[in-house]
Amino acid sequence: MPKQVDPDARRADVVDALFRVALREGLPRVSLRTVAAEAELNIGSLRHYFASQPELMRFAMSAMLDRVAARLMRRVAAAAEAGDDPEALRARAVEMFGELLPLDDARRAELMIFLDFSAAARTDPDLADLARTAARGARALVRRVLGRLARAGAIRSDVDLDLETERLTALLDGLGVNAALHPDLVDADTCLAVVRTHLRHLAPPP
Amino acid sequence: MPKQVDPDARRADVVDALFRVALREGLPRVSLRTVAAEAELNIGSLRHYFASQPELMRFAMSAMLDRVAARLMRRVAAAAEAGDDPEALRARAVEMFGELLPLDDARRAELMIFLDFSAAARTDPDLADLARTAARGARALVRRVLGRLARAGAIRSDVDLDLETERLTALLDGLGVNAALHPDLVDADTCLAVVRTHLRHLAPPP
DNA sequence: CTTTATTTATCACGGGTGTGATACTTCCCG
DNA sequence: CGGGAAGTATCACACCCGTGATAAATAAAG
Repeated sequence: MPKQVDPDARRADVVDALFRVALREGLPRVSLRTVAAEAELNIGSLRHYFASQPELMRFAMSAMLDRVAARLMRRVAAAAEAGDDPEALRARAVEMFGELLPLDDARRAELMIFLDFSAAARTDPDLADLARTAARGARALVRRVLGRLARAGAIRSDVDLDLETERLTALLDGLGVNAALHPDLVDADTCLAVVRTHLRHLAPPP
Repeated sequence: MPKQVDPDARRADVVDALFRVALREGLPRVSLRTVAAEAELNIGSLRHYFASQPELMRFAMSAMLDRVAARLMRRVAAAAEAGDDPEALRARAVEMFGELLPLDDARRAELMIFLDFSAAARTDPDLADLARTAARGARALVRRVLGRLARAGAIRSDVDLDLETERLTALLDGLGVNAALHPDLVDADTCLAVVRTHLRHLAPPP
């Protein structure tokens, strides 16, 4: 009985259109009408896939976090095959954290949208739990990487890993925000240099 | 001929009302009407002090940055009287950076509003230069404090001060955003502990 | 008191928003 | 072929927005 349309693909298209509008004009300018126009869809069609505007917003934020998580999981899988050489492990860690930094236009766009949604989630109860889960997830990842580095002897043994998790998480968040919002002040190379320097400072003395 | 009203005080009241609305409901909910209602003013009165909505927004963001800058300048003046003892200097530095962290409700509110305006400035040309100036100012301050610490021998001599400026700036920004948005994950004591740990890691070996 | 400029207060307009309701079209299945 | 679900397309409504225009109230100055 149904028409031959893949609803999931449609929803993904709509979310992509929403991201383009949010990136270009900011999240406050995102509305059913602007997104429908960007997706070259009729508002009625859009509303057939998203019952309400809050539902669309939540779906979009969730989709964005899922994409980041998927990228990170791929890196985690790749890093699992790495050995225990401290130097190689540190390089893997830099690659991992690089997924959270605006090293190219795609990640820069993602970070800007993440920033907009984070700000919106502060006052939008529908998005609060997503922001909280994302924050906890970032900490868990950083903690996991630091733990692995510590076990391989790539980190001094006299540091508090919980505190270092907080410090590195803050560093990555701040670096991402700064480099995304002010690419003329912080470029991609500087981002990587900062992360490498941080990990080197955590290394045990020779 | 005029009525006895201090225009500057009125503008400050309006800006305070705007901050309250932005803090409670988010910057997108800020409008001439909501701010006027919060300030218990008529829209006509509000428009007598701010010709347009963009002008109000810019004035408010500028006022917020000025307040932070004034607080920091007070700390700078106080720190100028400090001696050259590395330990005391580090304590002064922590106090200084603490002004940028959500250590109490007032600073937490300020940080949330700063975050909202930063996000808005990304797509609002009227606010872009303010955000840029703020970012450069933060770097300049961090650089200045690090320079003073280095001259007093409170920092290892084998570090790149420019890179360390970027690293510490990112750390402070990220810590501020994280603690402001997720106070249940990062409390005030953790903030200070992170900053102290960072400065200690920069100290020269005994 | 009259003048005059500041301040306060309303109104109306065009435009954007989310949403409920309602048709119309398309196309698979029985 | 006909029934009916899935998808597309419009309308209308109430609400909020910024702003231009205009009027009324206030109080100091002449």
